[in-house]
Amino acid sequence: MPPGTPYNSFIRPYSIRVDEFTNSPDIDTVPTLHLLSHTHSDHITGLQAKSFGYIVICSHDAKEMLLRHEVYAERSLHEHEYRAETTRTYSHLKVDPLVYPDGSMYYTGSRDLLRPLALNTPTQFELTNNEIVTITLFDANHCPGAVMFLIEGDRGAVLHTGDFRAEPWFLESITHNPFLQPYLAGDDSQPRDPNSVLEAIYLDTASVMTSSSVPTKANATSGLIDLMKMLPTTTYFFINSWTWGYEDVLKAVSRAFRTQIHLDRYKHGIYTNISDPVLRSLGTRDEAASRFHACERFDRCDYVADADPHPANRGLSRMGRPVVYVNPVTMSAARWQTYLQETKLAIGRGDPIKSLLVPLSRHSPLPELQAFVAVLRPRRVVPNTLIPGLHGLDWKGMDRIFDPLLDQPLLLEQTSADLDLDIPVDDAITEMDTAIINLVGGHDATSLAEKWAE
DNA sequence: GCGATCAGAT
DNA sequence: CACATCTGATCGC
Repeated sequence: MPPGTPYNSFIRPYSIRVDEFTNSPDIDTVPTLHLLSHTHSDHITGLQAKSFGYIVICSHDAKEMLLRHEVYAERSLHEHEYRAETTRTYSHLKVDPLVYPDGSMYYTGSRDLLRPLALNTPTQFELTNNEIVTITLFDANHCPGAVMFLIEGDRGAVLHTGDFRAEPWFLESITHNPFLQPYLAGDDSQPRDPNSVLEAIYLDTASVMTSSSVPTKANATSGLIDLMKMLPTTTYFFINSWTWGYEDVLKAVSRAFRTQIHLDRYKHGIYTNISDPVLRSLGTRDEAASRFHACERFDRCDYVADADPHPANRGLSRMGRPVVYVNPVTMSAARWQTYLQETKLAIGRGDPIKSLLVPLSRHSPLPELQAFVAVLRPRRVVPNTLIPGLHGLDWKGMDRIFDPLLDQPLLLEQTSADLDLDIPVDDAITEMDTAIINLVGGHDATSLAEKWAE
């Protein structure tokens, strides 16, 4: 995780570190176990170091994606045949033994550091000094291979969400998961067993500042399909899936139009080697086989690449075909309804359509986070991400937001007096917003943070 | 010198 | 658009 992650990315009280593989800040806090939630680049810092030599626990799909990881520059060199073999950034994490012609193996230097676990399968690990923890992986609804971690041991149970999207169906699945059911808050009719209360939830707070609800993924993709179906059947589409996590768009398009989708070599290689059977079969390498393209973003195939910039070619590909770009965005549920209405009218009028938006959020906004915490009522909530410039102000705000949803709320007062601000503050959201406004407005966040820390 | 880390822009 | 990614500057052995 980037700078600003609480506790240097450790899951207290365990010496387990998540999504950060750089050297520990001091020798006494060397992680006894490394966890990787998913392979987005801000979650794998330090793994590129050739000197990294620890076991890393992750999903099977994350292992596959990491070992096949190629940065764009390398993909580009390969595609233009300046380089026969592509350089896989993390190939040093798995080095096979050398096999001699007589079948004997030479092991020195060989290794296989990524330890994949199946989902929903509790597995025991021994930390140093004989401490045993049980680790269980759950799908996180964020991108292929992305998981949440449940860590259970003598120091209590902790749930680390990694990056996740806790939309309603996901929350429903949580409440039916046999490995998480012991930690559900239930109703207030009977007291909880203290051993069945999560010590902490390490929560994906990337979108905690989004206080309005956002469309479900199903809602976003079905609306997009409605719009796409209104356009002429001669239209070509470029789906700008610029990072892992927009696969729901590809799946919805593939299903609705009963077609494969043109993929670049790299994406195709990833999708055909991970566990989701729909993803495995949804792509084609044949660019002429489909009107729907998710090929290399900066090196699109001729069917969806811009033609020469003559006015006559406006909106056309090099093949002379009309192209519509599908761009994932974040958008409130309310704004999405308006956008759908307006865009349907525009298409009905015959307005030229250059692009369509699809509001596919890969992180939960505040209402979903509150609902998620409420069904578990842990003892603490720790944000997985903070904004470094706010010096902990956002953490303070989040404490106040989630306090009422804890097992035993501290009943933190939501006052503005100790902030020494003239702006009335009614709740923690406003306090966080205010902190940012003041930061941007040139005030000193450090002194503010000190004042607020009291 | 190079790799690792960071800041800033998209 | 986006909160992940790329780029170029800076740090450090």
